[in-house]
Amino acid sequence: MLKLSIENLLIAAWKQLELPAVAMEVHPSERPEFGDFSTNLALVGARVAGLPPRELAERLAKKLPKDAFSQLEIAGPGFINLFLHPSTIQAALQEILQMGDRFGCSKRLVPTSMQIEFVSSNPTGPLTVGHGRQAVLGDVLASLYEALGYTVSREYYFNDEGHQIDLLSRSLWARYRQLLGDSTAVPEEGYHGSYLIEIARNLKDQYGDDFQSFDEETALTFREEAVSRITTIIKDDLDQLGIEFDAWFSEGSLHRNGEVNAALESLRRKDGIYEKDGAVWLKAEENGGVKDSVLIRKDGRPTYLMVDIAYHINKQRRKFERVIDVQGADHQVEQSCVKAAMRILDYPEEFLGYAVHQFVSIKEGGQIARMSTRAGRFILLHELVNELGRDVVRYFMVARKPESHLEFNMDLARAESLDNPVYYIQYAHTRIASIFRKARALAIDPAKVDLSPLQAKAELGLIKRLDRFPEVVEEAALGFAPHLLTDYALGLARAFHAYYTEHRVIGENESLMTARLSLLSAVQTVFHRSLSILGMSAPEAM
RNA sequence: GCGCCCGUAGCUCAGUGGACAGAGCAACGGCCUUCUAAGCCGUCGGCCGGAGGUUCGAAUCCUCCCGGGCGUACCA
Repeated sequence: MLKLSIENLLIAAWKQLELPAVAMEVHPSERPEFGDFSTNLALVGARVAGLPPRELAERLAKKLPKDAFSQLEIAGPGFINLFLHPSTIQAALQEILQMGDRFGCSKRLVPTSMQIEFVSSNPTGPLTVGHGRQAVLGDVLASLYEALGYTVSREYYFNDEGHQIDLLSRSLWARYRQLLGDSTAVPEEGYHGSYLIEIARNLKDQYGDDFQSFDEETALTFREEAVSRITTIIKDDLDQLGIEFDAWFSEGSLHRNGEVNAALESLRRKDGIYEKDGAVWLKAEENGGVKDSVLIRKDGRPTYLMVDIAYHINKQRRKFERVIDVQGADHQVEQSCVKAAMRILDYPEEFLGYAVHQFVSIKEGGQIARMSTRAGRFILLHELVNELGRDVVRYFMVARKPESHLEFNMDLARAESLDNPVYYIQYAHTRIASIFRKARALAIDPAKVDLSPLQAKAELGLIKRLDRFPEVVEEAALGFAPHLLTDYALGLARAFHAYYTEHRVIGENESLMTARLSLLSAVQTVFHRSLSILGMSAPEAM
């Protein structure tokens, strides 16, 4: 990577001045007259050097190897603008060509074994567009870390027992009785969505009028039917988005295996709990949490938080070195409490990270729709995907930074469906594929081509853009910010389309043509990698 | 009240300490005998919510205020 090697040159020069280290930045120049890269090293280092920035820049410049840059300028308040030799940039392309599909791996991270938990919606209804954001966000984060070389397990945590599931069972039974002509009402707090009617119809067809009262046996039968049918629906919803989990983890198993009690004992041994008002509380506040919270209710039942802590202990026992939970912004208190528990248990601070995202609202006919699974008011994820397609939905779900509220404008999504960034990016890939179809007979080996004919500004610019890809992947992963990748892909598409219009490939003299084919091969690789991480298709033709 | 997030072009949003603030869409004007026009080129459009402060330098950091969202459960 060009940036890395420039940083190293600057650090080496800085060391020769025998000054304490400072945090500097090297970034691609925003304007051509500022060269290829710029650094603020002389600006941030002026204080420790006790020199005016421009004078420090002069001294630094003398310490840099003479042949490293074609030109070096000190500009403005003390920026050092660096101009690269075309051969340096061409060498970066050579490196990309040699990496091929492995391009994007991190050079400075030490990849480990990681788990990403997301969606984790209880099996009480189909996924809504709100879950969709989390589903895509989690899946793309996982792919980003995989691209960096991590081993990632995608996990879905679900609860198939307890109060909400009882309500679900009772709601289903009410729908069943309604089909048989009764006026049994769905509980006020129950689940009102129409999907339960479908499931009830099946039960009616299978059992007729066998379940007349909601006794224990009925409750169990209806619960199992509801959970298994809805779990299938959820898996189908995810499948439609191209998301597959490595593990489905049952909350109930934590109770059955005694892990909840064991977790409580671990906290007790670390002096992390106390009793008050007949309940057991977590000492969250003194461990960085928002506020102390109940772990064991006065009736002896553990709270969701208690079980959640047990779950995280379980994750740690499974030897994941790093765990990321993708969650909505409404779990802030819960998150801080779990983190507090991790501190009490002396887990490393970086063990658990929360990727928090804000909510999705749907704007349709000028109206903003708020969603509630229980009330049966929501737009279903699969409706959205049916209408717009997997690629479009996935793109829009991660194209915003997670901490921004996502307004999904249905009217706009439909109207723009033929003119949106998704096709713009895919079309770039298609155009390259088309050139390669025409050039197939030439059968070049991109890794052995002489790249020196690549001298045009647009070509060197494209290479510099490609060269940034690993850095973008790394930033997007570490910052839980997949939108950096959609932004990058869009920018690369723009640069490519402009290049495509201005320059030709087929028909140029052989050395130029093969050099350009090599460049396009690298561009195609990066589009392919980007789209693959985003879980979008890279069409050969459109 | 308190905590977290958001407020940037007509709309949806990037940019979170650096040199004249960016993109997509919308609007307007050009470009198809040559590798796919789902494209390209150009124009229009902004006191970066407001007021103070820190800094050589602030959309970015700090304080206060205004507006919107989400929390603030012995719910999950």
